[in-house]
Amino acid sequence: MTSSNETAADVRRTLERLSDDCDPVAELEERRPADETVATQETVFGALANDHRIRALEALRDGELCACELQVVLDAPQSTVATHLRTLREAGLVKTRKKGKWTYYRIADTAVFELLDVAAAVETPTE
Amino acid sequence: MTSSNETAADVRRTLERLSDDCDPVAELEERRPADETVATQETVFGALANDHRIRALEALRDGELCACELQVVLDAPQSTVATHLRTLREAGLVKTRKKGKWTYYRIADTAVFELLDVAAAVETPTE
DNA sequence: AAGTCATATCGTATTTTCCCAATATGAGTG
DNA sequence: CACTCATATTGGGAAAATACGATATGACTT
Repeated sequence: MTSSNETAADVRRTLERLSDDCDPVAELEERRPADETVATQETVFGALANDHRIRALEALRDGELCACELQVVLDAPQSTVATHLRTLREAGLVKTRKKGKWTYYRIADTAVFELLDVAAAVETPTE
Repeated sequence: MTSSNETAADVRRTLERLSDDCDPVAELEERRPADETVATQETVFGALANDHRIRALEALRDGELCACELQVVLDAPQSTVATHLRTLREAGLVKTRKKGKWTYYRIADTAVFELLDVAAAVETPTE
């Protein structure tokens, strides 16, 4: 039997036993971000982590479009597109404006462009 | 029977019928990004769209850590942590260095910090 | 008020991701 | 070379995300 799947708490105890001088675990704990911040980041990245939603945002670079137009861009059924747009809105990435029967979508924050551009420039390993 | 779930191709035909002057659908098609770019973005955002992986990256802000230390930070079983770290590496967000039995992880590109910071600043709707 | 149109939501089947015990690998050590 | 230690991979069940037809909503039109 190995100890390969010990919990983090076990590892922590081991590290504490082995440390001679100051406590290295305390340092690691300092590196932990606030839960609320992580939740926001997770929501935002989750909303961005989809083919259709990325394409929708890219289409909105030049200005607002109604759901009907986005349906053409994404080339997907109406209910599918509507669901994706809701995800984007709930993440705070797009805002909507209603005019009669139409709902116009626009980018909520230029931060979205920054996120899209920076991600596009990341060098993903070729494998 | 309504036409509510018509395909994008149907919508396109409707739009084409209704357009008097120049073709608006052609404009929409111009807004489409390259498949390869979208794939990269999707991979990067997918890797970022997880609680544990965000925390791992935040912990690496101050410098490299070995997998064992990241296990303490994430407070999760060894195999779980190893899997998350692989996801980050395959997305090009972290790089590794081996020294004896240890594997040290570090941020691959400062773009990662930019992504984390910009995402953290997005105003997610309170609901 | 009946009909049509644009959009939103619901229900559910399918797909993907996540978790983690078990196991494998591979480097150091006695 | 047997053993330990750090890490990686695998397998498969649980949980979450996605797709999309059916249906609901709400605005305009006649």
